[in-house]
Amino acid sequence: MAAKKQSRGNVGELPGKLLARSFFEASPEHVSLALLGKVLTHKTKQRLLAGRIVEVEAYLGPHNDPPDAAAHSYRGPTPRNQVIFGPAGYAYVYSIYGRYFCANISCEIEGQAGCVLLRALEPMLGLDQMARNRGLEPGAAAKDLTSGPSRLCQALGLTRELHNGLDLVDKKSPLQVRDDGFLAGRVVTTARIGINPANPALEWPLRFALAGHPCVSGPKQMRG
DNA sequence: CTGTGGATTTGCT
DNA sequence: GCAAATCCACAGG
Repeated sequence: MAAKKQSRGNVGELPGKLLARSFFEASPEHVSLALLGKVLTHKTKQRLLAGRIVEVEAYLGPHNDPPDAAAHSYRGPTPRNQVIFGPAGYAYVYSIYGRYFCANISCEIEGQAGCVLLRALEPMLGLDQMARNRGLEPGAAAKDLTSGPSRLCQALGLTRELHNGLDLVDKKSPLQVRDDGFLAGRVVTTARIGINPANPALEWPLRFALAGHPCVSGPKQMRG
């Protein structure tokens, strides 16, 4: 075993195993819970960036009763949100407030909308690059890198132009969701963050996070 | 064609 | 705690 060229920041091995599309062919709530503890990987030419999913939110399609007025799919398919209405396991990345991006994963089956918003990760691989992407010093705190839906996009370098519509369960995809065997512990369920106060879905319990995890965003966790 | 507001983050008070 | 930053999808005329 002649030492193979040893990885020098080599982009070789992705952690764990790729998820199957069937993993995402379920309700957004179900997929949200199942996603906690899974690993989001972004493989670029130079670097492998990875983080464990520690906080998500479910957004329901308009076929639900009552419909989810907080979801982008609420008013039916548009050029922007068409990915949500497509098959499961695809990335829906959109821009917000002109400066930021948010990343989602489509659920359910083709023709039926539903998605999961990724709200926070625990950085695992490529922390130095994440800090650079965020404009922070190397060694920045984990929670400053990927705690928040737009922060994690910035840390991983995700944009609408490059990543919207990518198939996350294709083994050739630069962006994947993988299972490294981590078992999620206690899960905290709360209302979703940033919902318009006038929205009837304001208090729906569709936000899920690993209890007590330091990288979870938003209000302090309730004692569960 | 134009007006409006958003699944946010940051910096200043 | 609050408001600025700053783009574009979408709805209405």
